[in-house]
Amino acid sequence: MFTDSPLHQRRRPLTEREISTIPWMALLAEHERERAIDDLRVTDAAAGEYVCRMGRPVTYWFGVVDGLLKMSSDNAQGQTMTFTGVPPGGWFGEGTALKREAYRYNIQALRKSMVAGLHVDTFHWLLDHSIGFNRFVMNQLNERLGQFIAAREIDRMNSPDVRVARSLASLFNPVLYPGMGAVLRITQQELAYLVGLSRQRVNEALTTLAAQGSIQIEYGGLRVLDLAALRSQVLIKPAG
DNA sequence: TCATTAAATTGTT
DNA sequence: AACAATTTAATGA
Repeated sequence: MFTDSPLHQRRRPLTEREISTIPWMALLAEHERERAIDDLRVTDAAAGEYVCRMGRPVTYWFGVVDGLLKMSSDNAQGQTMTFTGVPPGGWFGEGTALKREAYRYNIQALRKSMVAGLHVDTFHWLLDHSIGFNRFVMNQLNERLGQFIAAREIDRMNSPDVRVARSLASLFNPVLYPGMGAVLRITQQELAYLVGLSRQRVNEALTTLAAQGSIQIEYGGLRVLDLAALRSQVLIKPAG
């Protein structure tokens, strides 16, 4: 996006506060950190705006500083499949950045968000020089693999309540999204886009989960009271 | 700071 | 999809 959209003009260096939200910064040595910070840029993405599109060449490795993004892909039939949401603290695109391929999915802002970008060349330089960075990326890849496998499970269940619960739980993954508190700022409409259900159905599911005591619904967001309960929502297979 | 108004979000049909 | 009710954000005195 930084190179082929109006976002290119709006990017700027990060503030100290924004840098402190980047989970892998603490793993770098001083000179590595300097180089990373020197290259890092952030930009605003308006609601609905694409951060990157399928097929475009990889220029940056992305991280969410603020807001909420949606990772999805379009199949041959033109249908859209949502993989996951990316909350603040989440970094993505390392798989494609590693291979310097084109993006394999779309990243779209669900609401006004702030996105950081590290140039692929710097990404590779860090891989070549920092063990801590390698550890982070490896951990990240492994954790995302687990998340995607879980996402396949979620897609195959047709109980909306369970889908909402498990999708919510995946947003609270402590490895992929460290620093997530108990509260998640997400509207029911945004969650609906993420899970692929109607807002009404999401509202109903959230009410059920709140009644179970797993979450607490708040205006413009929700509070997780029992993450384990969200994760362990059981599949209820229909008869036949 | 408070009151008023507009906008966003939720709950319900 | 539409509507009413509720909550927050913005405005200006």
